[in-house]
Amino acid sequence: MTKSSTEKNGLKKGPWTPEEDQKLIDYIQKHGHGKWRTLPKNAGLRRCGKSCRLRWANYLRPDIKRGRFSFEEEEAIIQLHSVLGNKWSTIAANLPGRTDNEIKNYWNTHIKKKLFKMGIDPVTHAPRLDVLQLASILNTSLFNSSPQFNYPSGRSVINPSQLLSLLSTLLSCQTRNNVNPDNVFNHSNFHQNDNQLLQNQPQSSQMQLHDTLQTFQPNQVSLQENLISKSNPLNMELHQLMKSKLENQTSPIPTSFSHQNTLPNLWHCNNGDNISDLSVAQSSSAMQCFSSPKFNTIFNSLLENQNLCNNEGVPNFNLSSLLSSTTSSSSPSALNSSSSTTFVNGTTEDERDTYGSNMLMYNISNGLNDSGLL
DNA sequence: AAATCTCTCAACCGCCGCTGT
DNA sequence: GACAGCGGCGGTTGAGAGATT
Repeated sequence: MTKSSTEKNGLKKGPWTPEEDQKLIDYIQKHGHGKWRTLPKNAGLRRCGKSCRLRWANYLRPDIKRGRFSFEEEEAIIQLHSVLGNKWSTIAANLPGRTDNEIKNYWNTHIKKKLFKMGIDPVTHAPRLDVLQLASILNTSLFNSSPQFNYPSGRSVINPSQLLSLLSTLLSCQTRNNVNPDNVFNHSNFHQNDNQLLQNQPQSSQMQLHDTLQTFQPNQVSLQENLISKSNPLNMELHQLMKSKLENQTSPIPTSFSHQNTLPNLWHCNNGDNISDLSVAQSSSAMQCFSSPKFNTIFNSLLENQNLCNNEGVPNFNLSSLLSSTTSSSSPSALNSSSSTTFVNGTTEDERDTYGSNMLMYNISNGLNDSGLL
């Protein structure tokens, strides 16, 4: 590194040395940090005040917590970000020992990618447009022709968020899988082009969906178990249902649910304060829907649809055609592909990666409320 | 073992808002 | 009200560590 790149106006730039750190610590311990502008001169440092302030605030402060973010911290960051946006300093104020810079870095390098892969727009915390679109089409395709599942008003009893519950599982499984995340979400590309990526949903979303479906492996489903059971007993029932589908077992169709259980947030159709009768009815009906042969057909088609790109690697996945083909035929062999599924145990470290579906539930319901879909 | 690639995070930059004059 | 100085914030960069080929 040349002198000109490290020094400007006689002020040093770049990484701090241990000696500089010690000078700064000694000075602040003695005099406090009143005037950052005059501090470096008084402390014998050839740094600008700004640099000193940042070094102290982000690294030398005695109350800084080091090490990996905990599950609770991650959860808090996502929750706070969904409310506050990129107000890193405000978020940091709610996380003792963590700096805004640290949180910002962690968000950009970990959480943002994770949310995106799960089908959540990390900027708005709403479901990504492509996922909503799929849910909507699935919903229409599944239930518009089934009057018994419709309310008198004509509204389908299974709403997009319920279908998203299924999709979130698919997406979460995908993130746990052996797929190279960079296929979906190349780090450097995302880093530089994430805004563009998010703005160009129709193009990128097809790729996302393509990758998700192409790389999904049913034997990852049980990885959800810990999370789902922790999240909610009712979710566990749904999970078991999906699992048994994949094992080609006869799914026990629940006739009723223990309504004393808290319903998943995802299925809250109101503001979340009270669980309406409608919500309860929807939840039970949704379980019936997931057990329907029609659902089986579509679900397995999604899993089986492996050839979604043409020779040039351009996705040719077309939701409408997929659904029209799946709803018009109900091949019994659809289930066979997963009949030999073996389930693996949840892992240790990577369990962290599954928590997101909790967040998905929380945020999707909000997002759908916001978008007027619920 | 070396070269290359990927990822992380400390540090910088520029802008903004607040405060004092 | 206009201006200057300062601190704080969020976006971005790039060095270096680690992973992969």
